[in-house]
Amino acid sequence: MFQLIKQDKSTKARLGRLTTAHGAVDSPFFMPVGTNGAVRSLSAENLLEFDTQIVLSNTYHLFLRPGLDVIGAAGGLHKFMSWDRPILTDSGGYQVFSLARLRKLTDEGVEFQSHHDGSTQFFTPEKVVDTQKILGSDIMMPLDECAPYPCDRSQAERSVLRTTLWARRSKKQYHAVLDRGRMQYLFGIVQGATYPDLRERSARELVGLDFDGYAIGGVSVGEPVPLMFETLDWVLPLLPEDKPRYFMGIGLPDQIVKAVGEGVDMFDTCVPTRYARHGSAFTRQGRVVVRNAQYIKDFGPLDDQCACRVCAKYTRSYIRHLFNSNEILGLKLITYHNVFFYVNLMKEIRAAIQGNTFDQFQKEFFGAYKSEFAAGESLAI
RNA sequence: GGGGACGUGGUGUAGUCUGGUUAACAUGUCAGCUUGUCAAGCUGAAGAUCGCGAGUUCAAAUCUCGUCGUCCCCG
Repeated sequence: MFQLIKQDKSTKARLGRLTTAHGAVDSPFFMPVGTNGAVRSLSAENLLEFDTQIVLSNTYHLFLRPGLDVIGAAGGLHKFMSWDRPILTDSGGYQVFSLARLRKLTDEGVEFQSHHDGSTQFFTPEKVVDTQKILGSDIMMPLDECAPYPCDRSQAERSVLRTTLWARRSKKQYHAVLDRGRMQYLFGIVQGATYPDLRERSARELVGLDFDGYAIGGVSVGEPVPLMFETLDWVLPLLPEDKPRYFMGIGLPDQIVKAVGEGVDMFDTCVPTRYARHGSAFTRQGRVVVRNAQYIKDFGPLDDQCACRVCAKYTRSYIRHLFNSNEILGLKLITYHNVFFYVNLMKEIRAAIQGNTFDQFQKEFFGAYKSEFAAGESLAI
């Protein structure tokens, strides 16, 4: 269950605790993305070193490889990946939208071609719930239809209708197959593209179905950042206060700090890991592209305010060299730092909310952090 | 001493025979992109007076002569 521990007085930030079969998670929290059952280049021990509370994995990818027979035989995803803390699995709705070659999307489900071998696959809401039951994830996400950007109104409306239909079927299947006494949560995913009334409709319909938490999906699909935040204004007021809110796929560090202040509890994004592999480290001053030539002889740490193991030991110069030489250690070191940065940022956010200083925390953060957006898209409040 | 092959961005090559726009490709370098994952991707930029000199020609990386350099073979 989710327990709302504290509501910040000067912002809409919330402090909470989500209790799962694999332990409790303090919110607001960030879930490092481990699509294939691994946060790229990091071991479970690495993640525990800085007290990562929960990771995200992916139904679609794991279903295709290694397959349910393997993970089932392993005793579930936790055992398979040697991770005994909570796991949220995404449904694959986003992958059908972004990755697989779509062949047919109907109310029944989605037929698509595997991006591995081209084989034809068919996903239904029921099958996605069944799959996640076998994976044993602590939080399951239902199959949804992620609308693109831009998206005309009729298409956005269709995706809302279908997402609600699928949510209802997911919920039904969930109750039909759920083991007694085994705690697995099922969330609803709000769609509606950039149409306020469709977002509102989606939120109301899903709340009516009573999920364990609510995600705002169909965001960060190419829309301007201010529009992405407007979606929160439309949706969050309609969600029950005693359920966690999950901003799917978000975001850059300053976006997370802002969204927490709007009342979001959960985040995930591949940004810290992917940006790391492409040579970028996050710091409290903003993003540092360590790969760049200006760091050739920079013998300071990635982030001089960081307490991580990498910053204690390795220099920008060395990491740049590793990166430049295509040494896998370079990716690993930046990834470690970046995930630490995100996890630690959330820890500081929670401490600030706890200490009634979150509004001050936001001001200081935005004051120091060089935003990646144009002036017109400033996140400062 | 004689004979032969080759000199084109940092590196490796294509183009030369059959002269014709701003000399191409790979890699490297430099930078940008990245938001419910695409490590080994995507986009862009810089970088060569085609070893040097002369000649032929409307026009030379390309043909001719000379010269320098590297490598190979023979003595």
